[in-house]
Amino acid sequence: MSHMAYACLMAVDREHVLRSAAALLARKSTSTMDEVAKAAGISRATLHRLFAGRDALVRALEGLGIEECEAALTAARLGEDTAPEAVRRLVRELEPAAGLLAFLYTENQLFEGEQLYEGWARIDAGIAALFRRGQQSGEFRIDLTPAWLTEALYGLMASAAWAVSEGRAAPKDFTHMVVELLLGGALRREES
Amino acid sequence: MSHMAYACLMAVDREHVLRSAAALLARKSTSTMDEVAKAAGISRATLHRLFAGRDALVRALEGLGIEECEAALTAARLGEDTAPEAVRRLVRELEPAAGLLAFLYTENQLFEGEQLYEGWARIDAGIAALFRRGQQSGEFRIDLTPAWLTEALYGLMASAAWAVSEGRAAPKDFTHMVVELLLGGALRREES
DNA sequence: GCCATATGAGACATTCTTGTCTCATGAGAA
DNA sequence: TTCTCATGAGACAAGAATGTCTCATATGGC
Repeated sequence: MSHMAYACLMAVDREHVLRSAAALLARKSTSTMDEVAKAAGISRATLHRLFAGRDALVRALEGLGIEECEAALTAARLGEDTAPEAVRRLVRELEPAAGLLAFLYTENQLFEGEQLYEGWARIDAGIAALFRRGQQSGEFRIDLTPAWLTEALYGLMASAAWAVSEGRAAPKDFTHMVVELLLGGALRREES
Repeated sequence: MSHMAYACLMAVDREHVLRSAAALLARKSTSTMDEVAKAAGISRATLHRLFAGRDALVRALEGLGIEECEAALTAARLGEDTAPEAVRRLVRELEPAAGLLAFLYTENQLFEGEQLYEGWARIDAGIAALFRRGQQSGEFRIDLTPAWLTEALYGLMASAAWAVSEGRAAPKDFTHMVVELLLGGALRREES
């Protein structure tokens, strides 16, 4: 087996294991390394060969979350169209990563060692900039700070991901639930 | 020391310890029994005398959360006034318990043994009924289910509690942030 | 067929947390 | 003062999860 083939195989496996771990930990954040391994269909030994330890695994998951968020930000083209439309695209792009995001969002111990803090800061800044743009254009209200709107976006996505995984909501409604509540709120609009 | 005095002292201590534990676990949900004890200013031995074990402590916290929620539901008089006003009162009454709620909300393992499920079900039903009332009166939009609005209320309160405890938002803005986003959303209203 | 190597199975020590125990101490009641 | 009892300090064992190790196996390239 050549070096290239070896590297490629490893990358594929790491990716697959990471996805499985994300799906499992999103449901049960206290899952054991053994459970993570079984969920990925590999042995605990191999899991430890791929990730030095639990910390490394969580860190890798955080890295994956950052990657997916940045990809979503890019794909959503937050600078184009009206701000509400951009928010809708953002949520739609973020939806596949919602479970992972929910896990990372509640894993408050992540910020003890703040290596990857920059990554999240850039993402937060990008989302907050979108809300700020909407405020400056007069589309969004100005009595709620961009920071809080960003936080609320995370919180609603986590709640929606949780509701879907618990069967309390249909997966197809995810984007609608989050976007409509985040943008329009519960109040009925006057037909204008 | 008489039996009455004994019972009274114990009750007070349990309450205080429970509050401390709630405050600590809201910030770091993996805190050790030793850390919980130190945070409450007692020894681990006494903590174990008050609560049989970690499970019992978490169960007691869940019981406290249910109590506070029910008290808040009662105090908020959800059946009176307009639905939006009732929501505002509800959030205001719920605010002191927000940290505890955030902890319980993310402690998904609670529902493995579903002893206290009834308590939460009653609370959820009460809140959902409020949203349903608002929908029937035409104040709330009907394309978002009462169940999702309830879920979103929890999620936003958790996000806000988290943002406040991290210093990303001012405590005094808590109710405003939650209520305004939940009811009105990010979109600017047309002045009518 | 032969060899390299990634994998799985499992043993093992280590660490952390928990739960239980004992004992000395100090505060409060009689 | 004296007694009672809750408390704190600490030792101890049990259990779980982790990290590391070895070895047998099987898969894939030569």
